Amino acid sequence: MSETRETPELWLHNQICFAVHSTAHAFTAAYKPHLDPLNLTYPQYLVMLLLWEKDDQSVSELGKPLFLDSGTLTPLLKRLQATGYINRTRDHNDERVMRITLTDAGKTLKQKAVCIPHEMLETMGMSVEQVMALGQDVRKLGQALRSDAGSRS
Amino acid sequence: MSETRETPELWLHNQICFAVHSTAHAFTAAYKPHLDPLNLTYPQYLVMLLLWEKDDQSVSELGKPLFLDSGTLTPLLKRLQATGYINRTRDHNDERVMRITLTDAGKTLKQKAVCIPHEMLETMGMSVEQVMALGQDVRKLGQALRSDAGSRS
DNA sequence: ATCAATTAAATTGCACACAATTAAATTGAC
DNA sequence: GTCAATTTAATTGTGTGCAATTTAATTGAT
Repeated sequence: MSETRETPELWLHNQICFAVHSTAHAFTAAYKPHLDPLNLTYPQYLVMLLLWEKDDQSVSELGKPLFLDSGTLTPLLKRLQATGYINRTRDHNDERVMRITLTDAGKTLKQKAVCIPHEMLETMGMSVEQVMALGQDVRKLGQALRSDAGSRS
Repeated sequence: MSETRETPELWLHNQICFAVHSTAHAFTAAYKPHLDPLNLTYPQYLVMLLLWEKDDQSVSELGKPLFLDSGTLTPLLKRLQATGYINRTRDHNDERVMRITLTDAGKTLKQKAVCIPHEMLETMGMSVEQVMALGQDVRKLGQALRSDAGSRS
């Protein structure tokens, strides 16, 4: 009685959104065996990537490229601090901002992490060119979704 | 000192994984204005899609295509029940399985939901063909990630 | 028929993610 | 200089998502 044969646009597996959603989770699961030995979750790994690119950033500087706010980052950063990879200290010039810096352990960790992207590439079973092209398309889609949301104000 | 110029493979924005991850969140945010009026979250919407395709499914039947287990689904389904869209009743033949069925309100809701995919397509700013092609590539990537995880046992 | 696997959900504990509110510091208009 | 906006994090509350354990029901080997 509640058939969907007449509304194929509602089929779960037709929806690109679900493809992106479930592939994101598959990525997190695929990263897990690589990140567990480093005592990092995937979101924590993303923060570490940013700090390895540029040490000493504020919470909002880290949040901007990740599209995350302090509600998510504050507890995550406290866990990274507890693990011993980062320091959290107030900026002396502006006591509002929290400066995030790498500890020695956090800097050393980078050496163990450099091989992960290559290992993940093998897991994906794609060439570098294919990955770059697909990544570009997915990024463009993400930008379209975010810019449209902004146009609604 | 902690420069990453020599390790571009660690740049956040080179990583397809982050593109997929952040686009998934952008999707959830873009769906929100469409789903709020229906009193649904995005994961709840996915469950409703499955039930609109085929009413009367067990928790594990719903979980298989979504890659979710009872740990996630049980509380989610209880919320859908509290909202009044589904019934949760034990199977009479096998008291272990919980049968999920649509209420009248849940069936009626489908009419309000059919327009969402089309509205989202406009938000994405892509043709149907482009969306289908990209969806196919992303799905294939997700399958590769999951099958490799399975080969590790 | 009985009891050890097996199966299906539920539960518990931890870690995001986001909206909304709060708190503290800074800036700026006057 | 003072006080109202603004800015930066932190906090609170809700909702996933997943691993690991628990509970209850069923199956199967004997």
